[in-house]
Amino acid sequence: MSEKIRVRFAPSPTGYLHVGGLRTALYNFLFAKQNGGTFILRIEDTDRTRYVEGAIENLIKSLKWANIEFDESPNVGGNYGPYIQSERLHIYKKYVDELLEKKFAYKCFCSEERLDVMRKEMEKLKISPKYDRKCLHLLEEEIQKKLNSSLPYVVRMKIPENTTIKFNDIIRGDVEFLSDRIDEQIILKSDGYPTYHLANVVDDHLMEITHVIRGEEWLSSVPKHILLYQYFGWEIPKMAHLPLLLNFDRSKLSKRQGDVAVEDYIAKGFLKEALINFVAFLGWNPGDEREIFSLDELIKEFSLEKVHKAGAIFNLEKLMWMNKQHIMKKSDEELVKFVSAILNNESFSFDYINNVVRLMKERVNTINEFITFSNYFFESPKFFDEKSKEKNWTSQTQNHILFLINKFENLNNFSYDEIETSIKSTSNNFQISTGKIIHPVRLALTGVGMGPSLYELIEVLGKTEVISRLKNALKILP
RNA sequence: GCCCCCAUCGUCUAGGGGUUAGGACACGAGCUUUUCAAGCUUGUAACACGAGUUCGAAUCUCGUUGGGGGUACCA
Repeated sequence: MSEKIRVRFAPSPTGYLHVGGLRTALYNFLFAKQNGGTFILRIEDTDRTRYVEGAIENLIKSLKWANIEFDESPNVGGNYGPYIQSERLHIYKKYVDELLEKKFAYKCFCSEERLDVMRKEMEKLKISPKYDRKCLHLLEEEIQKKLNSSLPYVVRMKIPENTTIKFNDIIRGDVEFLSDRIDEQIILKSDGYPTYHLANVVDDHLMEITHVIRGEEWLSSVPKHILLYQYFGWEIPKMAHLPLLLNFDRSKLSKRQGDVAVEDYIAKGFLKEALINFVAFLGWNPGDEREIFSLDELIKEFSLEKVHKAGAIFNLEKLMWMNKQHIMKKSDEELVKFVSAILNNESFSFDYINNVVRLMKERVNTINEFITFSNYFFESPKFFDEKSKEKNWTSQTQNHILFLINKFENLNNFSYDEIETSIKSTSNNFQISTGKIIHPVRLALTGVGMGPSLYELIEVLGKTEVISRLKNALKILP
């Protein structure tokens, strides 16, 4: 392969980055980086009715969060710009004229009302709705007359009759369509904007895109694109159509059934390493049994040929597990930064948060859980878990804890060994198992029945706080 | 409706003519343990169906069924 690989991620700016979009971008990125190619961002904003303010910035921000950066984009520029389609209107105009000239396209003056009626009738007759070519047969003077009275028009591409259009998809192999089923699609709208089909073909050619890697929802429009390439006499890029990401009910992944925006997962405390790793494995795997991959490892091992054909359900539980794996791999220092950022409370020192991280690292699934799961590190318990209370808090507990408080108060050095000794001597004193002390003390200190090693927990909370919490619990618990 | 794509445990998947059909998540059991995790051991669980090709089919072919996508002056 001597040619320089150029791929693009071409989202439309509809508000946020969808996790499916993240995967498409990722696969493009991995493929480019692996082959020393160029990765391009192109914004497909030819539908003015769907434009959302700030969407482009948002998109780039989410991608940047994931360490997916572009070699060419509206932001960084490049030699093939502009990278926003609404700024390329003059270019599309030129190519539409060329098609018109070559009679590969024609003007259509039909109203939307007429098209609606036509489609409904075709549906009734159970044939696939297709433009009926009314305007193809317009005479030159009729066209002029309509133009003169400034009737709005669109431009449609011509589709040859009875032709088989074949292509080879890297993931799906040979695919073929019969031209008779293909609609003479609009390529230039009456507002002067191109439709996707024209714009993506023109841009992919002009930007010298070598591989088009995108979602499977585009597969059925490929024949139109192929025809356009042929009309222009351009080389057709290689194509790879990715399997879709699915909801639990196997429909296309959508907002309704959970979070789909990358920013939702960021907000929930997922690590970029985990989201990337997870999303990469939805439809691809290295062929052996390794599962935890960094971005660099993915770049090394990814291959389009190994991409699975069937759609994949976005399984949150596995993402959770994967997130935990990546959390456990991270250094405490790095995790402290994340936790500090969301805790946003300067009364807790770096060292203190570091202790929380050290104790909770193996017990949380997300960054947010460092705070929600172990909020007792940051505030004294307001509620006491009923189950644990029933199970562990007996009529004798008050005495035990009173005894322990006294032990603690006499401690000069409030560290692990001394704490352990205090608790053990308490249980010895009352001739009971250590667990009979540990569990109620945990409940009194944290309000819950689970968590890290109690001795370490006590050490981290500190003498003053521990004694105050124990005393407070004695007031509340019977 | 029509066109296209797809089909291995509940989920993500490996396996592409001869395998005890492998792994991971989830779930169950056990070990460890002050709880929860983590870790280790282990269990339950799948080739959608029907024909054909073949000595032999999860694997190749066809059909059926099921699912998904497309069918716009949306991308």
